[in-house]
Amino acid sequence: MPAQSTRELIVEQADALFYESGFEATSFADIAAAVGISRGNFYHHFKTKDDILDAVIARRMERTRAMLDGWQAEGEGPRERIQSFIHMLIANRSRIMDFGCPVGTLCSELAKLDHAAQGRATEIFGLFRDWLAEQIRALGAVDQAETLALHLLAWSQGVAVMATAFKDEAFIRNEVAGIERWLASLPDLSQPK
Amino acid sequence: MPAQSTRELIVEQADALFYESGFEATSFADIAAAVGISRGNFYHHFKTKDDILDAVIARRMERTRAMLDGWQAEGEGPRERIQSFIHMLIANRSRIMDFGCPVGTLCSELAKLDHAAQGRATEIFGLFRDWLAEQIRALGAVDQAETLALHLLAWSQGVAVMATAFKDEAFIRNEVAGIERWLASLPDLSQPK
DNA sequence: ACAGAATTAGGACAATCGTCCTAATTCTCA
DNA sequence: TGAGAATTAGGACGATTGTCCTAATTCTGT
Repeated sequence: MPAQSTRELIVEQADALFYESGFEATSFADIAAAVGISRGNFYHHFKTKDDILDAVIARRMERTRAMLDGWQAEGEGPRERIQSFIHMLIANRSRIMDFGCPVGTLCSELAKLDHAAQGRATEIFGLFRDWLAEQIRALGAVDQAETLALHLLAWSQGVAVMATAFKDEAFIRNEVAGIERWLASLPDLSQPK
Repeated sequence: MPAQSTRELIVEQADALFYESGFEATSFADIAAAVGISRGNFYHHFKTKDDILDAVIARRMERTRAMLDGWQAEGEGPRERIQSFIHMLIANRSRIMDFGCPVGTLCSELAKLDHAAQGRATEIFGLFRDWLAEQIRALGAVDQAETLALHLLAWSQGVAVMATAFKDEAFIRNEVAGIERWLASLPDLSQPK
């Protein structure tokens, strides 16, 4: 297999550090130490810190797309696919309690920094919104699809924020159960084959 | 009326800056410029930046307590009091779309910084949780009070995060309408006088 | 009015920030 | 194998960071 390029290593480590420490609090020196290269070497791969941020956001976009495509290809129905989305809260509960949601916390930080990449970060949310809306549309709720998708997204974000604040795993499980009941209560209006 | 002390001015401006730019991204110089004093003068009032953060959190605790007490004293029922809480999302929608929720974003940032004040910041959420639980208990839902309070808190946090990301006022109004329907659906099991 | 306390301004301090340059090394491929 | 490109390490750069000191000023109470 081909070895990971230095550039990919930088983006990978920066991604993790931006998530765990925040964009502003992560320095070039931190990333260099994580990758194991010298600080000066950075400039050859990325001109500015904002360039790294752009690459990190692009990476997250790609990986999010791949994840959503994966769920799409598993062959089950829209209800099961939405379940995959909800289950992220359980699967990633430990890191969520430590660092929150990677997307939500990045968007919030960039908003405060009034950063130019804010819109690009929000596009990751856009991927989830559109994918969820597609699943809900497949359930037959065509006109409400986007509204319900945003609602589900907001709910999961709220769970992430509160889980980070209170470090309460039982709360996460409680809310996930609530989301699942909500999902089950959505009527399937789609035409049977 | 007594003039505001320099110390109070510092805390007030730091509070606003921490909200609008984040704790990490706000420097002593920023606060000094906002207050209109010299940088060196800071040391007389606060030894470290963390001391300012502590004072800001204490200020937010006080003001939150005062706000909740105010709602409590307005003499209406628990349902109307919870309405006051929900209405914050509408009243502060402009600043929420710009900077998110002051409590949620601070807790998330401090979690990433692994900051010692994290627990103190979470206590502000605790004030809301306990107050909301008290209102829900007054509706007669005694055993579910804390769970429902956390759910409502999480819901509002989710709305704040998504509103900041998408800058969508219609979304806020939609979700607030949803929260109000949810509130209306809570049965009043309390004993009539 | 005056001594002592409180408050202030200005700047020094080492450390770190993001950025950028240069020279050495490694890689690529004709 | 050897020329040219790609990549690297190391450090310089000015600006800014949080922290801290000192000397001047303002305030306070008698």
